Amino acid sequence: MKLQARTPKELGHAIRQARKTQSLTQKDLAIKSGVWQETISKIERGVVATKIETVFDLLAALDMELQIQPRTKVDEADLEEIF
Amino acid sequence: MKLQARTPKELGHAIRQARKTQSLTQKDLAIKSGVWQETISKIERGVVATKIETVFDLLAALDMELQIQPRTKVDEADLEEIF
DNA sequence: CAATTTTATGATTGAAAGATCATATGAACT
DNA sequence: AGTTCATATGATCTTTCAATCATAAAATTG
Repeated sequence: MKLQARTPKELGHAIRQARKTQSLTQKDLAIKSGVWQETISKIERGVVATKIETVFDLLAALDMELQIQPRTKVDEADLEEIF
Repeated sequence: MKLQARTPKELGHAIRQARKTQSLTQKDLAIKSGVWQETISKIERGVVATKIETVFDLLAALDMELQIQPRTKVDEADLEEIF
């Protein structure tokens, strides 16, 4: 599973998707990552521009990592809001 | 160019590398991204855990983007500090 | 090596994130 | 429908980041 992110909102969606793929609740992830469930809720919805450390905490708990790469062409379908 | 990052320090290195590849000074990047040169300096050295928005601003100015993916196996060489 | 450019550091200030708790809304199941 | 589990919201407080300016140190170049 590979997910692009260019905005806090997209990042939130990606994190949520990764979490769901692993059948974890926000509470589960909160315990694994040390990040509060309330905070996870906000991050997943993109209502806060979180600190990168928090992102790393979440990704580590999800066994994921960040990769930085050249911008890829944007697919038409991706321009529409997913949620 | 694809660069992994699991910590603020690694992320900083990745950003610095991307910047240098494009022959930009911190000042150049500051102007393009709207992020202060002093802040870029700190981020590249990993001395601050920046906000994700700032990272997105920098990456956008560098025409790069984030990808979230499953953790890859760690290469021995990558365990040593680069700087 | 002197001058210029680039990067780092240090201090202050205002804004914002995360912890924390309490509660509300929503979903899923019996 | 009522209960339980999951997610969202709202408020307060502490901590921390980015802007800002000034300057120092390091690197580059003439």
